[in-house]
Amino acid sequence: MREAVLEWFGQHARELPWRSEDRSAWGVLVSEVMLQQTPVARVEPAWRAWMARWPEPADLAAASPADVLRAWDRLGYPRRALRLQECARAVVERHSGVVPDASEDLLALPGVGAYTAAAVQAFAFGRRSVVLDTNVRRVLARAVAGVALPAPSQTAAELRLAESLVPEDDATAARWSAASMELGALVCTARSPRCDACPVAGLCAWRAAGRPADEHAARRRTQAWAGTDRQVRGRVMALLRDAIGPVPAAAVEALWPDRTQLERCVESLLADGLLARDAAADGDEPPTYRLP
DNA sequence: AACGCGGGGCT
DNA sequence: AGCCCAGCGTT
Repeated sequence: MREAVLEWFGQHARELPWRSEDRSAWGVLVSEVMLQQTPVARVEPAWRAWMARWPEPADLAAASPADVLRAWDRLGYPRRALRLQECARAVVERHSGVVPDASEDLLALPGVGAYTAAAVQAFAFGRRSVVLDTNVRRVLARAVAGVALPAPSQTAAELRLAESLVPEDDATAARWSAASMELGALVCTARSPRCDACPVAGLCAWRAAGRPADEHAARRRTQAWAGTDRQVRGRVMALLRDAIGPVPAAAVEALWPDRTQLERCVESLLADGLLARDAAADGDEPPTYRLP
């Protein structure tokens, strides 16, 4: 399986900017944070602009959060943008501006979890690690476990399986991590897998079993979008991103009819550090809002 | 372990 | 109208 996937990767790997020869470890880390739940197609232009503006951790550390949030634009989950800046500051303060390569140090950085730490080790440093993202989980679920999709949340068994498949030497292991992810992203896709183009179709347990349906389908209902706090928060952030100066409270209140929900969302954005509120000069007037 | 957290494009 | 996306931090 590894041989076939590595061979396929040699032919079909995408040329992504964070994979180029002259990439930096910081560039890889930035890409991984942006790619946390945002598709490659939308990250690519954002990453180019971001790295041109703030090429080193120290550059991002020195930026204003408002600029960072505006540059993040509509990548989604803007708390990630704040964490990425905190991460840049931590790299500067704890590691003299150099991205660390030890798991313990990477995991201690804001916004860096098990996946991102492993990905940086593999893709920035060419080190052996266990990279287990949604793509790899799906490939292993099908090829090895013989099911349509992995369980809703990652299991210990999955991690053990993934670990057992990572090649021993650093360079091959790092390449395997990229290759197995790429197979999941391009061929072994969630919706309509292209088994006819798959290098491991011949040994795929799911295909051999006749591609049985997803057994977890009933539990997989995604959270509705319309009317959720996430939609309201998104509207508030969009208004603030596009505003030139401070935004009057009335403009924020006009975004959403449900006063209780809007207030809850504004308070949560303030708590998250995504929003700032200034009292009016005349204390009886309503406050204004801006990016922090 | 479960939940909250954006936004857009595809089927 | 769902479904999915190179997850993380909190509870």
